[in-house]
Amino acid sequence: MKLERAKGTRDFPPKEKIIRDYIQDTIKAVFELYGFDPLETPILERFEVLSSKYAGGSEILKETFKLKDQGSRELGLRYDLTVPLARFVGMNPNLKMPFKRYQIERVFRDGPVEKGRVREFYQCDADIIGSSSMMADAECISLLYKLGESGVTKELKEKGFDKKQIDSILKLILIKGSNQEKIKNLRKTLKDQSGLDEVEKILNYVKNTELIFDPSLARGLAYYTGPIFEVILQNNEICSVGGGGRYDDMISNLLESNQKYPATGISFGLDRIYDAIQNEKREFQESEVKIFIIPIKTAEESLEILKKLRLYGINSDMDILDRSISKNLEYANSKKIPYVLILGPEELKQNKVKLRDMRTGKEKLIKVEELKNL
RNA sequence: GCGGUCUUAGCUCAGUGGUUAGAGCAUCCGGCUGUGGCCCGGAAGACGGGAGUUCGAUUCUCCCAGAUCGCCCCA
Repeated sequence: MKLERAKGTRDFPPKEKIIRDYIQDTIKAVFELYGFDPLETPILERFEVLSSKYAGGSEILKETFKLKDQGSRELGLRYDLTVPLARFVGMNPNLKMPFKRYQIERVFRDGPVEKGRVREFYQCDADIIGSSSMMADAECISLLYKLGESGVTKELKEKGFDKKQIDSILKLILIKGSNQEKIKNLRKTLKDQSGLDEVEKILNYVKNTELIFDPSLARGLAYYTGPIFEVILQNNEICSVGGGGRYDDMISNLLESNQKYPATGISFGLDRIYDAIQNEKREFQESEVKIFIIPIKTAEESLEILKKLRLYGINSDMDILDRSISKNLEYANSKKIPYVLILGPEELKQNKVKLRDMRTGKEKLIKVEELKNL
C-alpha cells in the first residue's frame, strides 16, 4: 500500500509541533489576559445546523465535509467555530452576558489546496456575545496588537455599504487619505450614516495607527451584519492571518427566537501564523528535553537519578541504546538538548553528577539536588 | 473549480530510448564506552500510478493522482 495523507492535511513532526504549541500557548494566554474563557465543542455537528441559511451561507456550504452516522443522521465537519458557538449559546439560555469565550480548535473545509491554505486547520477564535456596543468590537480588534507586537495591520469595513455604492466611490477613497478623511468623504455620499458612526467609534476606542479603515474589504461568510475586519501581517508573504466581524442576527435566527443576541468576534488562523513565522526563519528548539543522561556502565544508578530529575519537574531523558559517550554527545547536540549529565563510577563514588553545558562545553561536578535550580 | 509548470533515495538535485540510475545532506552501523559541534570507512534507501508507441520506456505520448504558480474563493 502506498502511504498518503488525505489531501489538504499535514503532519507536524516534533520540531514543528513545538513551534505550533508555542504559538497556541501565546494566543491562549492573550485571550485569557483579555478576559475570555475557554469553550470546547464537537468537531462533528448536525448537518442541519451547519447548513442553516442563517449560518455560513451557500459559499461555505459547498466546502463542508458531509457524512452520515450508522443511524443515517446527516452530519458535517464544522467549517468554523462561530456557528458551533451560536448553537451552544442557543442551547444554554441562562448564560451570563456578555459571554466572552475563546476556542482554539480544528475546523475543516473541502476547498482548493494551495500555499497557506489546507483542508484541516486550526482557528483561534475570541467572541463576545450579548453586547451591541462598539467597545466589544474594539476589544476583539485590540487582541491582535497584543498578539502581534508589531508589523500588524488591521483593516476595517462596514458591512452596511452595498457593493455598487462602494464601487462608485472607490476611486475617491481608496487611493489616499487618512481614516478620518475617508469617513468625511463617505459622509458626503451616503444617506445612512450609522455604519460610519460605528467605524468612528471603533477607531476612537482602539486608538492604534495601524488600524486602517478600508471600505472595500469583503468577507466570505454570509452572517456578518456590521463592522468586519481582517488581520494583515506587514512585510510577509502570508498576508491575511485572521478576520472577523459583527454577526448580530445569526444566533437569534438560528434559534428562531425573538431574543436578541448581538455578537462580534475575531478569528486567527494558527496555520497561517505558523507559516508566517516559518518565513521569518526564527530559531526554535528541536526537543523539549532539557537534560540528557549519559551513563557509563551505571544504568541502574542513572535510572534512579533520571527518576529524581523528573520528580523535580525537569524534562529529562537518558541513553537506552548503550551507545558510546561520543555518540551520545553527538546525539544530544544534534537535538539541541541544552545539558547532559555524565554518570560514571567516578561521579557515583563522590555521590555527585557531572553536568555539561552543551553550548559552552563547561562541566561541573554537583549534587543531584542542585539541579532543582537549573 | 479552470489554466500553466512540475513529480528520480527522507530532503535538495544530477542523468539516460539500451547491461548495475549518481551525488550532497540526513539516517543507521563501525573506527570510538571518560567527552559533541569533526574526521575516516561501511550499510540502507528512488524513477508518483495506469495505459499506449517501441525489439526495449525512468526517458516519448495520453489519462489519473499529487505538488506548485496564476485566477476565483477563503483562515
